[in-house]
Amino acid sequence: MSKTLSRADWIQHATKMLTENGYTALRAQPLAKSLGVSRGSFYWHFADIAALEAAVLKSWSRRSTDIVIRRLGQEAPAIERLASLIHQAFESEMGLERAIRSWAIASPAAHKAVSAVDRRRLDYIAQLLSEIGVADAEIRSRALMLYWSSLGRLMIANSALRKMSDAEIANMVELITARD
Amino acid sequence: MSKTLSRADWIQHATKMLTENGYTALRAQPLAKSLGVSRGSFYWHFADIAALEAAVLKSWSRRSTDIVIRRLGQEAPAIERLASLIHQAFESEMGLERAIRSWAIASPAAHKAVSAVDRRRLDYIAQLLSEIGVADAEIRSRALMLYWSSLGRLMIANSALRKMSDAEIANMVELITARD
DNA sequence: TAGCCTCCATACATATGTGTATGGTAAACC
DNA sequence: GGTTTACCATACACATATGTATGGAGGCTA
Repeated sequence: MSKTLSRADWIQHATKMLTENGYTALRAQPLAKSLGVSRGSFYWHFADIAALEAAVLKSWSRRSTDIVIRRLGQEAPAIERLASLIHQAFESEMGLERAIRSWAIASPAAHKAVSAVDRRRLDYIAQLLSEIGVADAEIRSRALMLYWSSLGRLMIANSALRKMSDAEIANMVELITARD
Repeated sequence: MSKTLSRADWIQHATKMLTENGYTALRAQPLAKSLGVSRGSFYWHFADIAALEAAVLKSWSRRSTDIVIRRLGQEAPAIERLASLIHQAFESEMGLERAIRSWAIASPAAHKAVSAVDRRRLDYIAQLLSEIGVADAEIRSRALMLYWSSLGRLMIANSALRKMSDAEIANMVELITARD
């Protein structure tokens, strides 16, 4: 624990509060209070609240595309990478993504960031399906359905409707990756 | 145009503002201003803001389950009702639902309402699949996938990834309703 | 026409947020 | 050891929200 706060500390804490309490938590006064400092610290690290918001979005954008995709590796067969991706999407909770997507409804900046992430992820899924050998005419609709499903599961309110067994997930992978 | 505002007028306008600007628009001062009246009107119709929120949620809950389901009719074959439901879900914009689902991330009251709606809709989808003749063991996973997809499409930020052609929708109906 | 009821305006007390200006403290630097 | 630099507190001016208390205009009612 360092004695003073860094800009990264502020971003990390803001992200945590965003995850737990939604985007209305991204305000200088409450954040400073929960960090045990005054707003003087906030306004030293950030010009205004929009700057903090931009920093949080930038941080999330990086972690939710490049790094996730890189973690899958390039060596594994495409079908294994897709299965891993589906597993990752359908098993994790992803509270931060939920909060940011909720935020994107009301904030143009958040909407823009999420939109770019959507684009990048879908392109990657389509690329995997192509490598697997799914017919070109079917790639888009299957990629959309897979990605929509993962988002819908993420955003569903009733948590009982969020659970899917391993067998059901396997079934879904089968369906999405079927060739003829 | 009546001279004075009714409680229903307030609920309707609050719903419109919620749709257009997200749940942070549900506040007495901005709503009164956009209605051209003072907050005195608001506090005559509602005890507090929580009362307005509850009224908006109740109004949405009714319109988004009972009425939608009733509109599909009971006479049509189940497979036609499902196709109609899918079409409805995948073609409409549903800005209000998007805003309310965003709201549910931060508000326990909204979360509860949305959760109940989720439950009711999924039960209805499962019932339709059962009537169609889908095997019991497959009903839950297919109903989940269909409902997740509709939600994901609803909540996706990139509008280019929200479009699906009639042929693709037909393909999806086929997939979901396949027997064996 | 007198009175009541509905709907709304105004004013008050209070809370909580923003951004800026200014000063203080502790560590790093030279 | 004095000066700079990084980080933070405090105070100010302002904006915007809530909820309540009170009064007023206009239509219904008796």
